Amino acid sequence: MQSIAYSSPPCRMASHVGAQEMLKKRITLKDIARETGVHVSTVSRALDPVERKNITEEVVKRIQAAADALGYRPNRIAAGLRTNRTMSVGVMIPDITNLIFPPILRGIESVLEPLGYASIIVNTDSDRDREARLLDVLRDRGVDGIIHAAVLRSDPSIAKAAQDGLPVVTLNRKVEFSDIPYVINDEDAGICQMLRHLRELGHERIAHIAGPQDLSTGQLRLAAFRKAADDLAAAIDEDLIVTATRFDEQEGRRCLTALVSSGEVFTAVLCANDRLALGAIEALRERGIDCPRQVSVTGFNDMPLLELIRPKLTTVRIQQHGAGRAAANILLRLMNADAPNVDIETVLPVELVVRESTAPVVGGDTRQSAARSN
Amino acid sequence: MQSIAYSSPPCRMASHVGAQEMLKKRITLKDIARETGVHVSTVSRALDPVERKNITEEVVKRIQAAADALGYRPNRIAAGLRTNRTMSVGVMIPDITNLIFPPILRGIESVLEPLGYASIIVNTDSDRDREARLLDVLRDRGVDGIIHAAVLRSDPSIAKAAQDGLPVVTLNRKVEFSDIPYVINDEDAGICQMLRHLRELGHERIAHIAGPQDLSTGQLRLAAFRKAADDLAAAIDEDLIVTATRFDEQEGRRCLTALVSSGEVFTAVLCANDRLALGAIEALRERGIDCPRQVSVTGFNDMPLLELIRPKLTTVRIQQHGAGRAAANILLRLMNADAPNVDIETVLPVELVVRESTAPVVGGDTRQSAARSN
DNA sequence: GACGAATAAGCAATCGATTGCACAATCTTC
DNA sequence: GAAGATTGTGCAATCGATTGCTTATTCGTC
Repeated sequence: MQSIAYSSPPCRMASHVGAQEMLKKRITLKDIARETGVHVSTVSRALDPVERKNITEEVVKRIQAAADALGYRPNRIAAGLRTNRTMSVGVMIPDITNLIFPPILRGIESVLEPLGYASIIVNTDSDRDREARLLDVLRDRGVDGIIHAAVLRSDPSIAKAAQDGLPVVTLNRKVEFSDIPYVINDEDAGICQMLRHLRELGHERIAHIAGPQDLSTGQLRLAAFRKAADDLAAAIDEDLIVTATRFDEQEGRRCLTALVSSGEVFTAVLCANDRLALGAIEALRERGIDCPRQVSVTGFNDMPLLELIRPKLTTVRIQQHGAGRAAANILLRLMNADAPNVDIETVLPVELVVRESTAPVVGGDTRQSAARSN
Repeated sequence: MQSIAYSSPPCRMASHVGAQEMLKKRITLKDIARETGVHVSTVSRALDPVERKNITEEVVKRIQAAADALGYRPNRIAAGLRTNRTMSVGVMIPDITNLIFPPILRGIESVLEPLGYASIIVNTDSDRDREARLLDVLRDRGVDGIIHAAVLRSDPSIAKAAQDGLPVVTLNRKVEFSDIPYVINDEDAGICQMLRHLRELGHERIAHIAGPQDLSTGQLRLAAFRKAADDLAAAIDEDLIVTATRFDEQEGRRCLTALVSSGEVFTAVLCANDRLALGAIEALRERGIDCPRQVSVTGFNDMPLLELIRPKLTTVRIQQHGAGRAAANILLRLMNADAPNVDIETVLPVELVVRESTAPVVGGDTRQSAARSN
């Protein structure tokens, strides 16, 4: 079924011959040693900024010159075998097509890449078996550490890896009952600020579309919602809490629909992330309910491109790039083991972003609610 | 300025001690050999599906059992050093946060990962120096091949790599005057279908916001626009062609603004990609010009999430996942050198997606055009 | 039952860089 | 000017797996 058009004339064929024989042989330390008449160990030392100081400056210069002339490039594979450090890290995420991950990856890269680390990125698709398999793949490749942005609350495979001494940091989520350092956002503060915002707009009956409870974000945000309601002395109607099974638009629609058909009255929906919120807004629209005029909806994450979608979503901005950077920095400390101890917990501050999807309750009259207008 | 809250009690510190000493020593072939009383070379062969047939079945079974029992995992670094194949490929893209790349990466992964390849992804930021540097990084790491989705039309560094025998495929773009196989979309057909669509809606004066001319997509699409206009016997007003310097919303706005202030009359804008189109629509809106009622705007690529943005953009859908797959398959052929020759060119079919950003010309009266209404 | 072929397993070199240790040359210091 | 300290370089083992070659064993055949 895959229709591929080949429109090249026959004369334009790739002339790549069997790669291996064609591959120009690499310049090695041995070549430089031969060229300069010293031993390869001397060459190795001369080229190592740390060891260099033990070598006569003149020799270093000669070796450096020869290396440049020959176009020497160190073979990291060989070095890695000897030193057991590959200068690469594994990054596990659920799915790169999820908008919040690319900025995180750039954040990670921004600290690791300048130091010479390469990242091997894998998508777990939130599948336990796949995750375990990919973790093995990463370990086989000898990564020096792992940043894991896809852990489940209980995650034996990564816990075991950490136990074995592999440096691991988790991002956005955390593994319960473990020593694994993690970087998360201040879910409590975000949810609390958002709830306060809605209350200030006059909303009394606020629904919550919670995220999956097997992910720490989903669980933390629900707990935060309960706690915030308590702090703000707002009553919580348990019937106004619906739990999604995934963090996506489709589940947002489903949950909103469930809320509406429950017959409960509500004037605002606080969603556990942006995608749930977008789905909820769509579902509202399909029912002829206007957001924000009739029902306010809020998200969480402030994912990219939100500005382009109407109504512009009121949400909680988390530090995406910053989270990546923070996780990378912690991983560095773990890998270099220079700092004997690393804080288990890093909580990044969040920020309320008020846009167009929230509005004051109309006349404070909750009878204009979603459930009624349906 | 980076405010990080550390809220962990002092007792909860990571107990990761210096990673290296703690790291459980790996099980190696030698361990299995000792355990089973055979030579390591025999173990190696027994574990290699190809060589296995040269070993007594009983011995294979014993070795296999010991390997499983000890939890043996092959060290790819060591193997890579010997075989000069790392089972990893480099993937170069301009920027992972650009929405069209994640699906491409998943496409690549979908064919490479099951075969045991890992991908090292790097972002060039379309910077020549950075690109050259990252290319070296990839080569240092001994990648078996490279998929390059960020080449410039003239790109000496990657050309040299290919010359040296490194398998390379370019994606979305192509390097001119080279033997490097490439996978592109059928830009010609896409632009032509889109232009026909606009003409069928009655549009006569159609502007084009062209992409950067140093990228093959920008250049090909502009050429395709000219050619399509010719084929459709549509007049082209060169003043209605504006060239963007980057493929982003900001440039889309700038170009649209330039068009409007040129005083030229137009009823439709065919943009070289979605992001330019989104920017153009925004700029129109700011001027109080309605899309599609007053001016139709079209995109190219059909990037993810377009469905969520109003008006829903009429665009040309390119195969993102499919392009990744195609490039990966070509790279495989190159790397294995089993097929002596590989087609230089692969053109993937595209598809017109008509949504809401295009509409018939109102009464065919071009005086309702953008320039006038401003 | 003997000889050549086929099969199974071991031996050892190799990939390229790193690094502890040995040795040689130079420099202190009294 | 000799003993000891210091410094610069070479030697060789090492990381773990792969693989060409050799050796040992079994088999088949006449």
